[in-house]
Amino acid sequence: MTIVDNSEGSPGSTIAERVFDTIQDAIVRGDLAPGARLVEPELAQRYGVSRGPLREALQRLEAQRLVERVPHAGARVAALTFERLIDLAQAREALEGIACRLATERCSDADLDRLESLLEGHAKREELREGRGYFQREGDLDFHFLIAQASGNALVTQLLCEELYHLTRMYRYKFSAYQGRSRQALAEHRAIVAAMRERDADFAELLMRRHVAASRKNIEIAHRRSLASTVHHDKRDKED
Amino acid sequence: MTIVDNSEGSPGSTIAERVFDTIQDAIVRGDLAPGARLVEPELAQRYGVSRGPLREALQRLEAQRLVERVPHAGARVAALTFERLIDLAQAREALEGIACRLATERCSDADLDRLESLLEGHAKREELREGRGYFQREGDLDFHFLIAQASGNALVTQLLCEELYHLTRMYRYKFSAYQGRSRQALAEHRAIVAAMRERDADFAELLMRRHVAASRKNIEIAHRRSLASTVHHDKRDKED
DNA sequence: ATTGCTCAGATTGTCGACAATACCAAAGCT
DNA sequence: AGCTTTGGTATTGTCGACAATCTGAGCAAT
Repeated sequence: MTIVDNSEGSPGSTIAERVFDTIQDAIVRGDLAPGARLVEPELAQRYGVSRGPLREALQRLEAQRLVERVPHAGARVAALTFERLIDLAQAREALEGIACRLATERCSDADLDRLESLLEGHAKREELREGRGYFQREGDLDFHFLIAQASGNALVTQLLCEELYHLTRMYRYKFSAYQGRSRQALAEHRAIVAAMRERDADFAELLMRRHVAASRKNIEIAHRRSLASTVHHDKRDKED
Repeated sequence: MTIVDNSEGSPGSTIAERVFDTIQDAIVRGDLAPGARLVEPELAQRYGVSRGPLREALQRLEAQRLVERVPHAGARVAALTFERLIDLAQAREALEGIACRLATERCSDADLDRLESLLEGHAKREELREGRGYFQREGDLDFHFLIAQASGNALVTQLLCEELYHLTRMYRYKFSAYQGRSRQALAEHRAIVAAMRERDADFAELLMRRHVAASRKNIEIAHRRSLASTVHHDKRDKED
């Protein structure tokens, strides 16, 4: 009986907000599996709330693309597909590119210091973990979304940090196998900050786009390999 | 007593969808003024629905950024500010740029034919109206969002066509004074399609970005001019 | 005169019950 | 046997009432 408790972690002033945070976390962590059916009375009981706030939470999750709803048919946790992952990467490429450009033009020197110290921390932990990359697990996202916030563009920030952030995290959890370029990524991050230091907005945007694109291509290659190994792979569209 | 009628215009199967469409239109057209308070019982009565579906509609409008809600304080029609308009233009620059790139790589020749015939129509109407630009009023958006749909990227399409589209329309209605480059815009549209014809994705993206950026700069210049004329302009933050 | 408090009114958030719809299984027909 | 139909059941959509919260006017105290 996992009652949604207010004891820290969900500072929302309304029940709908708290259950939204709770379910969001459950989805991202895989506690609620992709494709799983979300039955309102069941969830309402599980989290100890009424159907009203629960529906509001589901609707917000739909806006975040973590949940898919069809009228009169119900809601499911968003399915994770390769195509969608690529779509997400392409959208991020564009948005993070412009964010990086704007941040380069507008952010303070203090912001740049913060970015560099963040990368220092990453580098240290990277040395410890040796090779087997730790840091793209979560820390990597800190870098990207710090830049988004430095862009000074509230819309771009919201799109990246509120709408696409958790979706990205969700894919990270599931497709973690795809990732083995932590050292490379760190180098790219450093190059980006260097360009920002020089206030070269064009170059900073270019580097950020190439960085995100490289990550995407890495995924594409890994996916092609996995396709080649399982020549005929049965589709399992049903959930159970 | 403007009951939300189902007689065409709102094919949604649920009341929440219909009242969502209705209010969305009212906001975009300026029928509900920017900044106006949205009181739930009042709106519910006006549109002849209960507060339940109405709240759902408001929540969706919030996701579209047409409405701002704060807990326990209520909802208002989003305020139109110059800063937000610039933010929107920058986000569109990035997203439409990538959409144009992807469309160039992936769309069929038939899609290109469709784009060209759309521009033909624009050109004809442009000749008729002579100078005083008609077509950026609504037709211009058709071009942009046709390209978004041709991108083959569902996420980018959704971001542009569902989340930012109506916001863009809303600003068009209000800030229409800013626009006087219809002929120029048509020429830029043609150049974009030409680049797509040649399947030059890099160039197509570049042209699209410059096109959106030019529109943004046009707005910025007009805004600066209007600032200069009214040297001291009292802020009116209150609604009444 | 201004500041802070109290209390009423209005508005939003939440709940439980009812209505409408869709899904599924069993029966009937070709 | 396979397909269509039909009913029951489960689930979603909608409603009206109640509770929690905020806002503003009026009054009191400094």
